[in-house]
Amino acid sequence: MKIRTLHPWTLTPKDAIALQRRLVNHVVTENQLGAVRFVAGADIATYKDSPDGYAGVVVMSSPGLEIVETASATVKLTFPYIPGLLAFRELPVLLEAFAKLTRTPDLILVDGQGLAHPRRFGIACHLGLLLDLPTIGCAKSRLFGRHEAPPLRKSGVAHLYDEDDHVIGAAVRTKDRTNPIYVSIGHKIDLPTAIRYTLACGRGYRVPEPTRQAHFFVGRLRQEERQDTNK
DNA sequence: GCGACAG
DNA sequence: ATCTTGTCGC
Repeated sequence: MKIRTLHPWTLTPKDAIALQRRLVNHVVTENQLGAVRFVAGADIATYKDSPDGYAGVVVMSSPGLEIVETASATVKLTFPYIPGLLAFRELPVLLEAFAKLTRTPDLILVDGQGLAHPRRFGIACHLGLLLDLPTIGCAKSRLFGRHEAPPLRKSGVAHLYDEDDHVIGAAVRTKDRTNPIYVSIGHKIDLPTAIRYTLACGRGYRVPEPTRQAHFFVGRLRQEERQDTNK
């Protein structure tokens, strides 16, 4: 699929924050999700003492959740991990992987926050904007916002609120007695729909299947690429 | 100044 | 995220 570069990636943290404040105004929070035939999951893997980043995208059928396509890319990561600026570290590689896809996903689950972000512009919003596709932020831990403990049962939900008591996402229990995952709007979707699809993409594990498969995929990729380095 | 802090 | 073995619980 074709990717459009709307801005440079070589920025200082200060400029990156300024860019987020500008781009956040373009995020669409109304639901524009149509029929979902293909759901994608994306993730990256790294080595502790290497600048290499291994990105992977896994496209699955919906609602069957069978893998129909994968794409990957390897690149030197330049931007460090800074809470709130994850997109500037991961998106450059992730976009290269997306560019190689044959199919255009109808929905993308991103490993990280969407609206539940200090500037309401997490990596899920950023990716959605650049690809102009519906995205959902599905993080394994909290970055921003407060919430009560969601009911312990599967599908238990507790809204996430910002300092002004505005709902910015939800802590969702995807499995009985396991820690919740943090779901928030990325782009072109609303929260109820985002929660519904996150649960629909579940296969009995805490992490939704597209993201889970993407995680396995980049793990294998990392292992294989390392062999090439040693040759 | 102190604590929090996606991956 | 990554580095790592065993281990407690459903």
